[in-house]
Amino acid sequence: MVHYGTMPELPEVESIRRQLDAVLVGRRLVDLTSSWPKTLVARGTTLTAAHGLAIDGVDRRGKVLILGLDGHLALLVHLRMTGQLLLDETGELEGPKTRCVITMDRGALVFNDQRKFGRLVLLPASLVAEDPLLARMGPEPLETSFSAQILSDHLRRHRSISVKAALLDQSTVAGIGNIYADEILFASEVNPARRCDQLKRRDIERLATAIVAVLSRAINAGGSTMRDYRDANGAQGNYLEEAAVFARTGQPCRRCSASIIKVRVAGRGTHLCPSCQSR
DNA sequence: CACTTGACCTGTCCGC
DNA sequence: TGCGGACAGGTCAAGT
Repeated sequence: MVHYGTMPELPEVESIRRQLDAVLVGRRLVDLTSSWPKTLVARGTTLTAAHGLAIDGVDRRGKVLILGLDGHLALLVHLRMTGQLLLDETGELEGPKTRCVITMDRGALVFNDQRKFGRLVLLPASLVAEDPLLARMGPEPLETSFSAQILSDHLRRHRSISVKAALLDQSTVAGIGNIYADEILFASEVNPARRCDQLKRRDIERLATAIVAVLSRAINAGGSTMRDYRDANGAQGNYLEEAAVFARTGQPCRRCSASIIKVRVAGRGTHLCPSCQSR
C-alpha cells in the first residue's frame, strides 16, 4: 500500500466552504490562539483586533478559504497538505496536532495540521487581494467566465515546462493540485510531460472542458480523501473511488484496459494511461 | 524572465 | 527488531 499525503484542492476546499458558510455566519470571534508560531499570523493588524467581530461569510479563492469579519477584516486559511479546519461545537476536537483554535461565542474552529505547513492569516479586507497567498492566483475555473481562450492565454506564458507543471502553477488556473491535475490530463487525453508550447488548440479546448468537468464532479462527490482530508464536519470524501488514474498504479485503464503507470513529472508523482495519453 | 531546486514539516514505508 | 533514508506534496525563496 503506497502512502500519500493529503492534498486539499479546490473541490475539498469548496466542500468545506459550503459547510462553514451555512453555519458560521453571525457567530462572533472571542479569541484566536496558536501553539506553532508560523501557523497563525496577523498582517497589517493585530490578532486582538478580531475579538468581537462577527463572521459575515465564507468565500474561497483557489485553495484558500476567506472568512469575512464584519466587512473590514478577513481571515485567510490555507490547508496546504495536512490541514483540517474543523467545526468544534462541543470542545472535543483539540488534540496533539492542533495548531490553532478560533474560539467563537458558540463553538470553535479547530485547525489541526500534522505537518505544520498550513497558514492562517488575519488581515484588513482591503489587503486580501494583494496578500501573497492570493496575489498571483489565476482564473477561477468554475466561474462562468472561464473558457478555453482564458486557459490558452494563461498557458501561453509558459514554453518549455510540462503541461502538468503549468496546471499545478496556481497562476495558470486556481485550485488544481496533484490529484486533479492527473485526472484532468487523463480526461483530456494529454500526456502530462507534454511541453506547453506543443499543445494544439484542440488540446487546450479539451483541457478547459476537463478542468470544469473533473472539478465539478469531485465537488459533487464531496472531494477526495487520501489520508488526512476531512471536511468541516470531520467526514471523508468519496471522489477517489471514481478516480481514473490517481492512485491506480497497475490497475486497468477504465477506457482501454492498459495498465495505469506512475512516473515523475515536474518533480511530482504522476499517474497516467500510457495508451490513452501517448501524446 | 523562465525555470529548477531546496526548504519547510512529520509520519510511513522499504531495504539493510 | 531497529534504523536510515526516501517519499508524500503546496508554495515560496533562492539559485541557475
